[in-house]
Amino acid sequence: MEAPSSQNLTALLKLRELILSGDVKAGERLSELALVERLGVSRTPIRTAMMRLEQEGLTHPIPTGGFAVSAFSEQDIHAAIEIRGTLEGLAARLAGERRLAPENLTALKDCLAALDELVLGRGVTSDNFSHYVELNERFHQLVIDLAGSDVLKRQIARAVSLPFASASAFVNVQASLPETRVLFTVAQDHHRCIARAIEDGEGERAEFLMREHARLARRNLELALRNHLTRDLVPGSPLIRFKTRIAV
Amino acid sequence: MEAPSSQNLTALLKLRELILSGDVKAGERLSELALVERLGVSRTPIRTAMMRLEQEGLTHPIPTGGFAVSAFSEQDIHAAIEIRGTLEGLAARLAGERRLAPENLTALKDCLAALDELVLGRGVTSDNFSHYVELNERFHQLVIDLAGSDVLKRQIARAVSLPFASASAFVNVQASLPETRVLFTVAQDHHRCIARAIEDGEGERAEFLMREHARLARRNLELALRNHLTRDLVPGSPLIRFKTRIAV
DNA sequence: TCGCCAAAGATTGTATACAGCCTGCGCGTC
DNA sequence: GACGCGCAGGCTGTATACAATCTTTGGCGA
Repeated sequence: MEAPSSQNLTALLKLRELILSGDVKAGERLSELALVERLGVSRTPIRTAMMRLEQEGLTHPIPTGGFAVSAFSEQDIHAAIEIRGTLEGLAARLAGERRLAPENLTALKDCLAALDELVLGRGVTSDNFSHYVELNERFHQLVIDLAGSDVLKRQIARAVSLPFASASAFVNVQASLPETRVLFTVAQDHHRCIARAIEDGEGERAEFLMREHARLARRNLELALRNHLTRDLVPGSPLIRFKTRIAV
Repeated sequence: MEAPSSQNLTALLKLRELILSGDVKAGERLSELALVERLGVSRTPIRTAMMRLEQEGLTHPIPTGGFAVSAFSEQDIHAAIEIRGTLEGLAARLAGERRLAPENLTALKDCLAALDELVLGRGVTSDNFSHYVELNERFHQLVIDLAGSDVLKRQIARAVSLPFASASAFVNVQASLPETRVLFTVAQDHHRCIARAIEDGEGERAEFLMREHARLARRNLELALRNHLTRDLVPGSPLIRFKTRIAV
């Protein structure tokens, strides 16, 4: 890890990594003094990082003061995916309703073409995997940008800050399981139709497609959790409490 | 203002008030040292408050360090309203899809009945105005709770933290302008149909209605901004930059 | 033996000191 | 007269000291 420019950033990155890796367990209280030793920065940046992570949803304040690591159920992840689909769907609709000039769509079309070349060519392999993730993220970001609203952009940024909510959260699962590899083709067709709908001013169609597109993540999630070997591929899996306990 | 329990809360409430009242102008940099005198607390709680308000969207970090007060366009407010409608629509749909037991709906029905009595009776006047706001907020909150997802609840809480995004943001406008007073009746019919749709498991209908319900706020907003006398009724109006400058 | 109370330890909330950086003003030189 | 450099002032980032509160443990009494 390269040394970040500020102590604030150091604390944020290290603490987030500590939580996502499961080094501190879900539900555990975060002691400021203990973290001073582990992170190598003073309490002030640590407090800042805790508040930032509260914003991301990874931590939550506890009544007696301080913060604890949050835990998530499978239902929580479903909700997070549905929220992303809904908000990105709104972005797609707004983009479609703006009747954008052709020159505003070139970046989206270029991105689409690059994805086409990758998916329809050799398919997604371990070689070009990270490239696919990059292009996929860019496509989603371009749609959000085309909506032309910073308020919406911020809201979506918050929604996808949960590790299992981002557009590429389950792409690794998708690439690992044979039964889901076909979803790359389906997802790419979604991309194609969404771009076309935005171009043609079909806002509602773009919205519907983007929602359905997000639900691919849900299918990946369910398959991944059903198989104990692929559970660990789910981002932030240490934060997920599986239903092993007896119902109360 | 009663003395809050902690300095953190004092700073948050006072700073928010300072911004919403327009005491510090939109775009202005927030100097920590200057606020120490004005708020009567030390820099630490002030920094905390600035970060909290960044989360709410009222402030934003600036490249050279520190925070500045954010400004909003009319389009930003449109987006904020649309986001609320979309997310509350999602909540209404999820509530409808859960096939809730009758006893889970009694609170919603009670709230609906109370609203009916108020709106269909004497109508909303300056006497019962705050009571209407309270009931309206409660209705929306109950729908959100019925969705049964804390993740969604948090997301909506963030979306409505902007002063002009909450469900009751434009109720005062609605009560002031004669041409919009009829909207109380329309809004209440929305409430009625949404509750019915949730009860009957018509998730999609509930979602559509909730979206349309939020768009009443947009109509109120446009009327309020068109009339210089009612502009000040818009919550957070000091943060709104009107299009008086020449287009760049 | 169990329960309650008290004291000590630890932990967070708050204030403030210190250092590094950016900004702006003034002076000098071209 | 204008442009550039340097110094000073103030600002935020960071660390840490102090105080108040909560928790826990140990001892005493019923």
